Amino acid sequence: MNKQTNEQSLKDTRERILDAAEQLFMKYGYDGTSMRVVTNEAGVNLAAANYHFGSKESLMQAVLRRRLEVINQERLRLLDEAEANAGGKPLKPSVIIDCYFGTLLRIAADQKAGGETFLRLLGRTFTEPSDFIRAFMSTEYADVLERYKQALFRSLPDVPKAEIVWRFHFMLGATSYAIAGTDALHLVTDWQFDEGSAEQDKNLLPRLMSFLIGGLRAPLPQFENEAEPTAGKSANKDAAA
Amino acid sequence: MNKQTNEQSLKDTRERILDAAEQLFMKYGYDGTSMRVVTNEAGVNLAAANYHFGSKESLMQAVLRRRLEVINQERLRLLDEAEANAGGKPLKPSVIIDCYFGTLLRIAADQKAGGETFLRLLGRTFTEPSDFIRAFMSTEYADVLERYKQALFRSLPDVPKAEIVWRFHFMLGATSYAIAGTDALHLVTDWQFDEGSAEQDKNLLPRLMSFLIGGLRAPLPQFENEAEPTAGKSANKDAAA
DNA sequence: CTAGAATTAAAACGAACGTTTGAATTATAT
DNA sequence: ATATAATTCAAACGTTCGTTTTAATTCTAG
Repeated sequence: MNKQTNEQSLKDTRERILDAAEQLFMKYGYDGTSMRVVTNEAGVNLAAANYHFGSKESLMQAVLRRRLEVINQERLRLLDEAEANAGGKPLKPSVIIDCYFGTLLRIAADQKAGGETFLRLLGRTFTEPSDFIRAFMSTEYADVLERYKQALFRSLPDVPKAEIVWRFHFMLGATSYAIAGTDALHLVTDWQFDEGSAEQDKNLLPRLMSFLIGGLRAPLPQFENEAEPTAGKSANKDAAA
Repeated sequence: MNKQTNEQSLKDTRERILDAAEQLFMKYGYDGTSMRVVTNEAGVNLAAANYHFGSKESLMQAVLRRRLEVINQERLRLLDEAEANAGGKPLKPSVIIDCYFGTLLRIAADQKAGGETFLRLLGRTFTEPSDFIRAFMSTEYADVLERYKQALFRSLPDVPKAEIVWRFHFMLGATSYAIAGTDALHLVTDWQFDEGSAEQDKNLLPRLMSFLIGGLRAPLPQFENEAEPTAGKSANKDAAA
């Protein structure tokens, strides 16, 4: 066998494990997936998983990191580009939202293999019970989230920062659900799409984007306990403007 | 011991198991929680769980059913009441949303024990990997979801039903996240609330409600592939009106 | 070609899992 | 009080889990 075959078979083992793990973690969750079914699905020996990744936890992190790196790099690149084009002026909220959530959905649509699978895995990852997963996500997302938060703060200077953070959180939730579950959608509708699942994915981004921006720019809430001068209404106007 | 003690100790075993299971399922998920830690936490014998509930799956269903029954009954009651007061006219979207999502958060805030815990468990349940859990939720929610869908259809006659269903799905996601994770929120902010967690819960409902209604009534998306006559803009106006 | 490193393979490790068993205990009712 | 049912208990069932071990095999380099 030539040199290429050697390198390829080495890379194949790692990547076959990653691909199988990605699919199975998506379908059955971290706790619901055993190393044995991963290696069986990948067609490799059981010990190969621990040899290449060290542990099940590290395998999960490798699965997540492989895709998150390109997604978050693209997110930072697009935000840099948008801010450069804006020339010092604050970005429109819709542009920021599109850079963040649009990148996620577009990359998932582009990647032929594993893209949609990873998208659904990612949706579940935020609510995974295991501490180490959430801790990993937290560090993996730290810088890109900080950049986007600051961009939103500049974009909506009259909206309290706490409100922006909450609404960003709500947007994450809506997006996670949107991508995590065609299954979860069946809770809401039993009617089947005429155009098939391809239609769903193609129209999901504009649908979701409209919803997110509508939520982000909604009038500010009125809290029961707070005094309510007329200034409150002007804050509403700023947020909705 | 008197008769009350007997009945009480019987009920205590079942309810102590339910309470412990609720907490542990919330913290560690279904697969991450063993019958042994449940019964240890409840202070009962291991076999008592299988004696009273038959299996781990049935225990999970009992945990969910105990709270969902009162929440969904209240949801139907409030919708009946609102529709009776409206006298045949369609309800405002904000009223429907408040009956559905507001009930959830208010009940959770009222119940002294387990309310908030169950809320966070529920948030995770929609993305649980186990098939039987999602199947159970589907049947448990079937009628109340149908009622609310029809109410929204009547409330927004000019918005395509597919759009309403999708946006209801987005709203479920945003709400799930909002309640499932203070942890997930730490992904977005590292700043601590001055008023403590009580402040979070108290203001969560108005915050979330503003976001949801803003998203529900956002302008309709424009799909790339569809022809775009001026009628498209009027549909937007209807949705935003 | 050959020594050494990298990878794969089969087998086993102890621990934890959901569930069941059968006896001991407690409550209920005549 | 006594028989019957309901519940609790300690112990064990067989299975699966993540990981490790040790030997065989394959690749790499001098």
